[in-house]
Amino acid sequence: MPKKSKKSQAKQPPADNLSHAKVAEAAVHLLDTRGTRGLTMRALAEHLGSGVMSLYWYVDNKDGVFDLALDFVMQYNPPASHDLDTIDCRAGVIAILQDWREVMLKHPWSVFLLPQRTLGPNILTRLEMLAKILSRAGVQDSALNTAIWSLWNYVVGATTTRVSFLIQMEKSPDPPVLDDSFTLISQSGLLMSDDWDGVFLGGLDMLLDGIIEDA
Amino acid sequence: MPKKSKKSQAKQPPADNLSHAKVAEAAVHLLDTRGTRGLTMRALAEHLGSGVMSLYWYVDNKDGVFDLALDFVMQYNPPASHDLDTIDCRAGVIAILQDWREVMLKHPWSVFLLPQRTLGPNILTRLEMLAKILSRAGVQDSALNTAIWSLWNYVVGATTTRVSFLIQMEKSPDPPVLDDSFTLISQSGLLMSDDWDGVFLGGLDMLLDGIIEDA
DNA sequence: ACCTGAACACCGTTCAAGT
DNA sequence: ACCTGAACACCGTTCAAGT
Repeated sequence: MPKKSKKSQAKQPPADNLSHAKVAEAAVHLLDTRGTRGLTMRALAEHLGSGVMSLYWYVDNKDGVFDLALDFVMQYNPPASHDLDTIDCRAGVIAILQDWREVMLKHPWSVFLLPQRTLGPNILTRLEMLAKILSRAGVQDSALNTAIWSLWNYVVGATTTRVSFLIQMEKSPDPPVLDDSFTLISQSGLLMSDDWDGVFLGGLDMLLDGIIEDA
Repeated sequence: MPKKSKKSQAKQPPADNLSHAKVAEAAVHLLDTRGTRGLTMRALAEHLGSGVMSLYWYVDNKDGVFDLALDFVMQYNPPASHDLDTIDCRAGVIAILQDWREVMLKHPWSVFLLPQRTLGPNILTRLEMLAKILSRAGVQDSALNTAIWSLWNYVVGATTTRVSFLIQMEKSPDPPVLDDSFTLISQSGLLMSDDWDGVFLGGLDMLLDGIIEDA
């Protein structure tokens, strides 16, 4: 029989109560497994075993769900501050950006969402960390913002490109056939590039040269 | 009376016949004026004075509309090839990237779409152009792909950030209030940055140093 | 070859209510 | 304070037809 087997003892509070954290986690799960289009309020509610409209207690609208998911995934544990003094600036920056990039590659939807949503606390923490390392390394206050934005742009750009190639390859394994007019880039195999990690680190080195040299 | 005033002379082919170009143009118009969410198949059909399903003759599905719109906006007229010989490599690259960036800033939706769709012919033309200039300036074949992707990543990243700040400012004019824990970035006014063009050109210079120096 | 309306299986969200 | 179902005004797309 479908009824509860337990003897009724008044309203047992449902163990599956909602919370911001639960909504966030469920949203991430759906995004990871079914992509951006797979995240619907109805699917989310079903996954949580709740009514659809219950979600709206924790969130203003669907964009709120995206914000929760994004911040959930961007969780960041800054290194203890006494480590900060001993660490090399260059290595520190690279570590932050690599960790950031890895998070986004693990949750490909996040890189498309990141620039479309407001900056959550976890992202701000990462930026603050960058500021701390750079200024300790002697980057002037006047150059700090430019430096941080350059690094931000770099990670976002590089990871976006990377993810979009992953998606493209998933859809059709071989690169598109190129017209005769594209002799150079078809010769060089631009669209068949595969050393993405190398390109990432190489470009980052160039950028850091420019940033730190001025300090 | 609502009837045609002209005397019926058999089927006058409707002047508003559809075509790929017309669909593309209408889609761009809707995207520009109503944003990504404002582009629906129904709105598009209404704007064109056709039935909704007529669109599907020119396009497989809605993604096809996005592809048309993106390529339409990315139209590119490469400089005549005799100009190519006289032009400075650095100036040439900057000109291409600046034009590209301006196009995207004029159609903010395009920068979010770009990494999500397949590369249309107009974008490929821009990449081929970059390849031509760089290799003429002596960038080795082995370094060419890395150089092009670095530049690509840079424009995409920088423009994405720029556009997302424009949108944010449109929604609420003042930057978000920062917690006490974000002392450095609130001191430096990171989120109130306003010299975007300067940051763009500055970072590009650093990048080009790295690319051309090795040549 | 090109265009169409009706119908289907979805969406996000408002509302008025329940506990 | 927290949760809910019914209903509304939309979506993209399939299908079976029309010219």
